Amino acid sequence: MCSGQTFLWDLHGDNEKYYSSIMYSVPVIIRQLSSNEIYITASENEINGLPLSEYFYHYLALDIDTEQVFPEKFCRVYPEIWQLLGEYFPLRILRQHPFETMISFMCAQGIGMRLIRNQISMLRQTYGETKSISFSGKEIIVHQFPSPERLASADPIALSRCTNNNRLRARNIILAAQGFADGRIDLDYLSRQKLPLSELRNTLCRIGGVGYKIADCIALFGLDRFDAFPIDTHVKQYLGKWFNSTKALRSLSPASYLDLDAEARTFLNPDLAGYAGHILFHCWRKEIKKLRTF
DNA sequence: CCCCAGGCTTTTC
DNA sequence: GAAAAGCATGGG
Repeated sequence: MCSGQTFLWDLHGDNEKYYSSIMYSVPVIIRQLSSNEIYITASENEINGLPLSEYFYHYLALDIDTEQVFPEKFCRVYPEIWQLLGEYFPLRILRQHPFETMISFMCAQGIGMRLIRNQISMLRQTYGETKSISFSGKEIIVHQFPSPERLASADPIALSRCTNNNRLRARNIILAAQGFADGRIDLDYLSRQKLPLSELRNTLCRIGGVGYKIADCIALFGLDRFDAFPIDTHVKQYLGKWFNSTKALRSLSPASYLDLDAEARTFLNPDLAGYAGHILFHCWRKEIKKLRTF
């Protein structure tokens, strides 16, 4: 919940599973009570100016019926995939904070998800404010995601310790944070513009360390754009194996990225291609690649 | 030792 | 222009 971009509802609702995080400076604990109930504890009545129920309805994207994400004929055209997707429909894409989303995905380049989460966790612990949450009679310490101002003033060498020792990544994160802090990069404004996807993507790509894939991730997870369809190594693989895309056999380049993006929209609902793609992504990772990380 | 992981930047043809 | 090398580390 802290650094992941998804939340898979536990269909069995078996245990004391809970997540703690800080959202817009408010410490929060989300606990799943059953297969269709969650319990939310927060230290404030409002988050980002919204009542808790309203905030989390939006945060968990409960306005999206995930079974309606795919085109109606998808289940007939791809029955074997539809079968596999069965238990992945409770998957929620979270509408996360734009800055946190941007920095998090800038850490996700050609390395494993565990390493990516380690980086984000170190960023929180090194540069984020700590807060405590009272839960079941005990205090839980949670590290807030660092502010743009804090990262903007960080030392590149020191910060690179949080970015897998990659100094170029550390420098790009600091520059992006500076842009955010002084207003040159205004993702909230960009989101309100409701630009065509290609235009939004090109704008995001002006940020150093952000290419097509990460731009699409920022749009999908942080800018309320469920039409954005990030293509990473896993997506490329399932496009080839599941949808017989010959374009997916080529290595990913800017040109082939755009080709694959256009092709995917022919069998996915273009307005929700990213949401559908994310369900496919996790199904592919777990069912086919047997990866456990979620 | 190899290749692969939620890729992007720089260099080289 | 497009392709290849460099970045960095952990795991199979």
